[in-house]
Amino acid sequence: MITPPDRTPLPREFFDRPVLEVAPDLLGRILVRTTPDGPIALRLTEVEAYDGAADPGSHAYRGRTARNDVMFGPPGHVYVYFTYGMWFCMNLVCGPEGRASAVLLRAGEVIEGAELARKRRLSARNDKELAKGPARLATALGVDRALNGTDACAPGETPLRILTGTATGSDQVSNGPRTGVAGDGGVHPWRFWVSNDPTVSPYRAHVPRRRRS
DNA sequence: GTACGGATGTTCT
DNA sequence: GAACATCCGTACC
Repeated sequence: MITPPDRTPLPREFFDRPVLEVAPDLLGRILVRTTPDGPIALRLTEVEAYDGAADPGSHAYRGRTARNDVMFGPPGHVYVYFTYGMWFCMNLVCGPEGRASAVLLRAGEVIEGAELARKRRLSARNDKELAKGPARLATALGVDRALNGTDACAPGETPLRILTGTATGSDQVSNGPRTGVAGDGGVHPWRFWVSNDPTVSPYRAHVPRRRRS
């Protein structure tokens, strides 16, 4: 059960900082998805930073396009993309505006609305797997393209918002290479997670796809 | 427990 | 036409 002051929304200024400051500071924060059936809330346990045009692993690396447009906009908004023909993943845009940096939300612990999340994640064998991985997280929360560009810092009962929660102490934060990122983009240790948390997804190196027959 | 390949369609070259 | 910030079922220790 969430009680104040955990329920205080994070202000936009929180996101108007360099992405490498924001990413580890997001661990332990609470993401609330409001659906017609009720709220689903999770505590963030794993994230990855993507630092705009300078970052070969970022969707913004080759400039502004229709898909990544939200990344170039103001901080505190949600960038949702569709990948591998089946899945959605969600990011929170960080400042300064125009830099096109964002934090990929990779995993979390469902702390409210677990029964709703289970209905969306029928293949999950236990509750730790409900949001263990970026596409699983988006699926558990019912996040799709319709939420691309949503302001997560807006007041009120918005579809998606982010609350202060309890920030994870830096002594409990681990970091390492980003998952599934190809080439030079994989060298940066810009994946951050809560040490020893059972909801963190396993690391997988990038695997080039083989051509279909 | 780890390893592998298929599913699926949007995006960009 | 190829790549893709992934997941899942099956096979095999």
